[in-house]
Amino acid sequence: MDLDIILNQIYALPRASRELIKAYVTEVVYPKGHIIIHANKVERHVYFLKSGIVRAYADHGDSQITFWIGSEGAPVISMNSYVNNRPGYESIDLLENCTLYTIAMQDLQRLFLQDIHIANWGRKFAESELIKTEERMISRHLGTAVERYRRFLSQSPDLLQRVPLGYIASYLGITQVSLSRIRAEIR
Amino acid sequence: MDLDIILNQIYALPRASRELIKAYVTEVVYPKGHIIIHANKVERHVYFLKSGIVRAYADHGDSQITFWIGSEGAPVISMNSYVNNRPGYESIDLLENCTLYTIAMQDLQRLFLQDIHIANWGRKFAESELIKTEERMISRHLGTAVERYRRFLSQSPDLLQRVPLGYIASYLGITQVSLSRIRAEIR
DNA sequence: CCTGCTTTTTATCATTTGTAAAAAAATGTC
DNA sequence: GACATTTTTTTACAAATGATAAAAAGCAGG
Repeated sequence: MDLDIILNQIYALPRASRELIKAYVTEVVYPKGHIIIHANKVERHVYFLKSGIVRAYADHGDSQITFWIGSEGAPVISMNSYVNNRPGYESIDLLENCTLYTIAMQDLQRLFLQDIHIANWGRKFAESELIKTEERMISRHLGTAVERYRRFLSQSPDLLQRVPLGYIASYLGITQVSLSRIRAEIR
Repeated sequence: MDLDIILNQIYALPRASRELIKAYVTEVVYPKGHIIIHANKVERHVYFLKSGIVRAYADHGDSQITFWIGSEGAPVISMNSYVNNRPGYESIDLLENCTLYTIAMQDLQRLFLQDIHIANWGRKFAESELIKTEERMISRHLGTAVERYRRFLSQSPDLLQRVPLGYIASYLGITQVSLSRIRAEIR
C-alpha cells in the first residue's frame, strides 16, 4: 500500500505538508518471525505496514496474549513509546515477510510543532487509533466466544487464512482448543 | 477539579490558547442516574467531569456491559461522535450527582484548525485516551478473574466504595455472583 | 426505629472452558 | 515423494463460571 494513501486515509494533508513528512520516511524489509517492537523497551520509530501481517502480544507468565493483528496499511507502534516516551507493554512480531515505512518519532514530533496541518494529522492519527482500539475492546466484551468468532470471521475472513488459529484464539480470549471446538460445532 | 488543571494535565498550553478554549466552556450539573450520552445517537458536546462518577456501557440483548468507569477529571465523550460525527456504541450514565464542564465539539473543531497549540492539545488528548483505552483492554485480557479483581482493587480502591459491585463485575468481565465468590475466597 | 427497596452474598446445579496429551492434518524442505 | 516440523483437531478429565433462586445485609425515607 502506497505511503500517500496511508497518510491521506488518516487526514487529508496539503501537498506541501505531506511532502514534509515523506522527506523523513524510509522503507525497510524484515522477514517473518522478526520482532520489530520489544516490550519494556522504548521504541523510537513509527512504522506503517506496506505489506504483510503483524501481531501485537503481551507476555504473561510463560504464555503470550495476542491482542492485535495488523495488516497492510496498519500503523505499527509502541503506543507508550509514541505517546509518553516510555517502554510499552506490547511486543510486535511479523507473521509474514513485511515491508514497512518508518519515520523517527523525533522528526515527527518536530513536525507536529512546526506545521498545524501535520499537528492535526497527528491528532486524527491518534483519534483513529483510539476508535479502533475502543471498538476492539468493546467487541471483546460483547457476546459469547461463538459470537466473537463469528464476528471475526465476517470482519476479517482473509486473516483466517493467514494467521495461525492459536493467535486468533488468544485474540478472541479463548484457548486454541476452545476455538477448535467452536469451529467444529459451527460446521 | 478545576478546568485549568484538567486542560493542562493533557498538554501544557500557552495562557492565550487556554483562555481561547475556556471562553467556550460552560458548567452543567446533572443528578445521579441521568444518562448523559446515548448510544446510537450523535453527541455534539464534549464533557469533563468536575466531580462525581460515571460509567460507560453498551447494551447487549437485555443486559448491559459496563466497560469504563470515570471519576473526577475524566473526559466524558462519545468517541465515535467526537472522532467521526457518527453515533457511538456507548451510553454513559451518572453514578452520583455530577458537575461537568462542557464544550460544543463544533467550537473545539474550529479551534483545532486555528491554533497550532490547541491542535497539539487535541492530539495529546486523543493520545492519552488511546493509552488509557489500550491499558484497559490489555488489562482485561491479562490474568484470571481473581487477578483482574486484585488489580482493580489496588488501582482504584476508592471506586470499590462508590460503585455497585454489579457494575464492577461487568467491567471485569464476570457476573456479579462470580465476583462475590471471588471476594469471599480472598477474604 | 421501622418499612420497603436495592445490593450483596450464599447455595445448588448445569454448562462452559481450560489443561494435558495424543492423533491427525497441513506445511515446508531436501 | 518422504521426512521433519508445525498447526489443528480430538479426547478425557478437572476446574471455573454461569444461571437461578433465596437469604442476608445495607440503605433511604418517613
